[in-house]
Amino acid sequence: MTVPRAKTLADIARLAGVSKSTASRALNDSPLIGVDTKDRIRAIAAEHGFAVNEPARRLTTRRSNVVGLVMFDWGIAKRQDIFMLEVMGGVSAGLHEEGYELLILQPRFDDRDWARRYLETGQADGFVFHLAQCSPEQLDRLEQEGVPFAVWGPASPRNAYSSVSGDSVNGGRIATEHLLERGCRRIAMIGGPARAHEVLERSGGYEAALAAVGLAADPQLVEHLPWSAGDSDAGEAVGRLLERAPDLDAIFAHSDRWALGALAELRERGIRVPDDVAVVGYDDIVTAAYAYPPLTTVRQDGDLVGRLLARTLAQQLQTGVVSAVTIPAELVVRESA
Amino acid sequence: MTVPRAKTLADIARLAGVSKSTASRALNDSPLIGVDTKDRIRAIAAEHGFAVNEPARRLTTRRSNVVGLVMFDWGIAKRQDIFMLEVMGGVSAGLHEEGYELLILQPRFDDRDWARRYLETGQADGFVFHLAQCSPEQLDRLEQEGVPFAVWGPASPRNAYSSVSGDSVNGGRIATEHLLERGCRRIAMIGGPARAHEVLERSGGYEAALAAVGLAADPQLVEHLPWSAGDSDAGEAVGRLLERAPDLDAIFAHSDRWALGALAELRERGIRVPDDVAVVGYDDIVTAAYAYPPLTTVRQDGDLVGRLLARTLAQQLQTGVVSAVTIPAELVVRESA
DNA sequence: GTCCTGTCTGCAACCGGTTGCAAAGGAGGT
DNA sequence: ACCTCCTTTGCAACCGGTTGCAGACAGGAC
Repeated sequence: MTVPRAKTLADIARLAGVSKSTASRALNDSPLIGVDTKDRIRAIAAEHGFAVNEPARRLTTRRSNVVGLVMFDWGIAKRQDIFMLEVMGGVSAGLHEEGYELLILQPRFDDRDWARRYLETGQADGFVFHLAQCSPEQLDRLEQEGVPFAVWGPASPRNAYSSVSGDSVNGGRIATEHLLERGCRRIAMIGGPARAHEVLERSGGYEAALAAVGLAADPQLVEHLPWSAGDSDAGEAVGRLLERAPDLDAIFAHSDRWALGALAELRERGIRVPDDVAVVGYDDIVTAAYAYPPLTTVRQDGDLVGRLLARTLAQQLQTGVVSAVTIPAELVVRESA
Repeated sequence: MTVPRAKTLADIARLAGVSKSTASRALNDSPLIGVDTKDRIRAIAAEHGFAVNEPARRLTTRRSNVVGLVMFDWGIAKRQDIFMLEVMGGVSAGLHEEGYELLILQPRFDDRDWARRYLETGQADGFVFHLAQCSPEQLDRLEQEGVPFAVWGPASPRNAYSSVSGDSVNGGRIATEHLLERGCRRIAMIGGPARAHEVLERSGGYEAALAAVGLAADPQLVEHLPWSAGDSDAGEAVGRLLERAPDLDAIFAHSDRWALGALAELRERGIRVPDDVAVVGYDDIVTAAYAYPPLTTVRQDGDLVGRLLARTLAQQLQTGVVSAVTIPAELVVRESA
């Protein structure tokens, strides 16, 4: 025969012969309750498999303990972005550790009010997303409304949100150093938008590595693309680079997709990789390992990113402290360079 | 000057000069309220940007309008399962259309009680997950407790849950037919666990296609692996097949990972694909398109799967009707076959 | 014995909605 | 004019927790 299940706090209180308030305080570990009473009540609650009713708790405390992971136009699935998937796993694990639940949001692109709505309706306390997926207007609005959130991407200049970012300076540096070590000397770069924060950093690392061996960066060897550019755009960029600098012997692409596009373009032109031109990508998306030849790339630990996002956001929600942390970049050497 | 924001239903009621109950009914489109009053109240609510407090609503209605997507040991991220990612996007979109929110759950592997807890604490009304990721014991328990859920996978024999499954018979058939059309006659199969439902269906399609051209299935040409097997296990399976049937001219693998493993093994043995041996996979994971050579495979529409899961679960929650639907399989021809 | 103090517990209000039931108001029938 | 009936509205209870405040009780100091 199984123990009858107590559904409400009142049931527990009755069983323990105390009042609702005492029961509530005992379960919430309030210092107002004596240890013995506390233990007794808890034992009873455990025995009867009691679990608090979340809506009721949320109604009174005015906190939901839920964080929304924002998918602007479900970019992660459309772009089949394995890295963000990994991040998501980390966010989920990290949030559960911190005692939060994870809600998936897909605001319609014309919805300017989603954050306020989720906050005011008590469905979420804060948000996490990929900064690159968020439009500048949206970002401004979130900052102005004082919405609490944490992003994967460059830190907030106004300190308005928490952030976890990759060490792009170092990422650019190690990619370039590796190519230099292979003996490459005319290293081209297919970079993201010239003024983007990460791009500046990666370029900085690239130039620093070149300078360290006495080489100057040659503007002829650099192409910039918008993040939205695809493989074929990268292929065209390779064409332009080869035209300007037929002697290039390596390409450092700021994204694996572009690196894959470059690989295809080079293959088409009969240029051997890595013998004639070595290629390094960035991100280590799954496809990288299965490319032909398998892609050497700069990898960041997505799971770690997610956990850090969870932790910093939890901290921000509880203490109001926003933080910016940076995670290391690591070179994964395969066969393309 | 901006309109002051009305936070609670009582505010709206006061502004409209009616009672809370009338306001509530108007916003919920109750037939008890006259159209004119209804319109007036709604206009006021819209003007003041009113949104109901979800915890309060959930507390009284005892429904959360939240569905939990269950990630057993976060399989999707670990296995970098792009297909499930796509499904997830579809689930999210579909649920939002149906008026539900999506919560991500990661029950600890030793947690036998997660479903009851989420239901009883009013955090979710039902669940969605990948059947293959769920242990048989867990499944039994869920069925017995009468938990409402929908899965991607074979239908419930006891009709205890809703399901969306792929048309595996047809999938097996079209893969085999394609190989036959290419002229292959000794078609090997690397299948999933011999007694799994989908595996039986795919094998059925495979045999039917062979029979249609007057060929009998040769047991020597068949290997079975557990779903947990990886690329290298598939490579070994290829070895065994080649030993038993050196004349095989095609391989139909029940998963793209295995097909990729086969590709690697064949390359290593100096066997050309598709000239010597053609290879067809199953699932069309992203990596398939980037493999060398790009993999011909059987694809299912993950987004559609997700939307159907959302729809059937919503229906089940609202009407109690469980349904089983099947989606078509489609051959994606690339270069490996 | 009285008073004070500090520890523990209970009362009751409140969070913001929903809903059963009673009643108000107007239309129509006789 | 009166009664009935139907449509529309309001009252008040309830959902299941949390928390400010008052009070009970025990122990120690005088």
